[in-house]
Amino acid sequence: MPSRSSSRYAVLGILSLEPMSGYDIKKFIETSVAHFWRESYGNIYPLLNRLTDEKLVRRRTERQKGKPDRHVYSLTDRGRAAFLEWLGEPVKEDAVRSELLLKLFFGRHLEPGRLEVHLEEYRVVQTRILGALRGTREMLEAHHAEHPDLRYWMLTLRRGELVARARLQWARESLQDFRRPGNKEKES
Amino acid sequence: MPSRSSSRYAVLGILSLEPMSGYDIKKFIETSVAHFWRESYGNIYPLLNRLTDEKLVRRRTERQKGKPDRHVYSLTDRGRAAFLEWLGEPVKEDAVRSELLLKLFFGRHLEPGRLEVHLEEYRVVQTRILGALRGTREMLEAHHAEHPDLRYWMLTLRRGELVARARLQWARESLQDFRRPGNKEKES
DNA sequence: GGCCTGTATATCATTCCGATATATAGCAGA
DNA sequence: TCTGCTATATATCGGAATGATATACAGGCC
Repeated sequence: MPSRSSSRYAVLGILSLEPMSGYDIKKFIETSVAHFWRESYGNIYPLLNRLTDEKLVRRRTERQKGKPDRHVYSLTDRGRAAFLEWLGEPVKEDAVRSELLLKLFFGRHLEPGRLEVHLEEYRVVQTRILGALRGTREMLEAHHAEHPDLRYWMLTLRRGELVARARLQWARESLQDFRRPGNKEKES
Repeated sequence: MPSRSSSRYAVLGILSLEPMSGYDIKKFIETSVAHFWRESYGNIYPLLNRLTDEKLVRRRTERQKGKPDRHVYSLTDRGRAAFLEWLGEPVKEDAVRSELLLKLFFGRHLEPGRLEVHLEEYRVVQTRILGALRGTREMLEAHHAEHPDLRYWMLTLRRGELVARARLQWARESLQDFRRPGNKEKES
C-alpha cells in the first residue's frame, strides 16, 4: 500500500517510458503533462536520491565534455511494481486553490476597473492555454498517430480543453456582465 | 508590495467580514469558499500568531465555561490596508496538479476496468460538487438577496458550476468511449 | 568584454497539509 | 454505566513541495 507523495509516482511513471536525467524529467513534464502536473527541480533532485536509496530507480553517471555530469535514472523491477500498484489505487483528491476567485470573492473592495483587469488577464491566460492544448493535439495526431499511449494522452488533453473552454466562457460572460455600467445586480 | 503567502490575505479578508476565531475561520471557509479555497488548522493557527505579531490583527481572549479559551481576532487598520493592497495586485498563477489525469496519462498500464472505476468515481464526485454549488446558490438567493457582496459570491459560484459541468461532461463522455468494447482508437 | 541562454545538479528557507495531542461537554447506544 | 463519537478550541510536528539561489562551463549575441 503506497499512499506516498504522488510526485514519486509521477517520476517513476515518466522513467517507465524511458531512462532519463532529472533535468530531462523536468523538460518532459513541461512539454507533455504541464497542463495537469508540474514538478520543481527542488523536488525532483532530492526525490531521485531517495528513490535510488530505496532501490526503485538505478543511477548511471555519464561524464560529459564541458557540461556537468549527467545522472541517468532507470526504473528497477521494484520501481515498476510500486508504480503499477499506485496506478490502480483510488485517486486522492487534489488541492483546490484559486487566487483569482479569492480576490473576486472580496471584489466589492476592489477599486473600480480592477476586477475587470483581473478577469481580462485570466481570459488571456486561458486563451493561451487552449491554443497550446490544440497545438499539442495536432502534433500528437500528426506524429504519434500509432503510439499505443495516444488514446490516454488524448483523454487528458480533452479534459484540459473542456475545462479551459469552460473557464474562458465564464471569463467572457463575467466581463460582459461587469463592463455593462450601472448593472449592480445580476438582473437579466 | 505584499507578495506574501495568499493564505494570510485569505485570513485577513475573512476577518474583514467579521471578527472571529481560528476555528470560526475554518468553519467559514468550509461553508462558503471551499470550492476554490481551503486552509488547514496547521496553517491557520500559526498564521494568526504571526499576523498578531505583525499587528495586522488584534487578539481578544474569551474565557468560556467547559470549553477551551476562544481567541477572537479582528482586523487592525494596518491589516485592512495590507489586504486591500493585495486585492488589487496581479493574480499569481495557481498550482496545477490532478492525480486523476496523472494516472490516466499512464492508463495503458492499468488493469482492465480500473480506468473506468477511476473515471466513475470522479463522475460521482463532480456530481456531488455540482449539487452542493446549486444548494449554495439557492440558499444565497433565498436568504442573502440584498447582501452587497452577493454579486461577487455569485461570480465565484458561477465559475464553480461551469467548471464542474465541464468536468462532468468529460467524465461521462470518456466513460462512454472506454466502456464501448473493442474501441481501441478514438475513431468517431 | 559583458550578458544571456542552455545544460545539469544541489541546497535552503518558507509554506502548507495531515496527523496527532489535549481538554471538556453532551449525546447515543450497548 | 461505560464506551465512543461529535463538537468546541488551540497547538505542534514531520513531511511534502515551491521558489530562489548557487555553482560551473559552453556558445551566441551585441
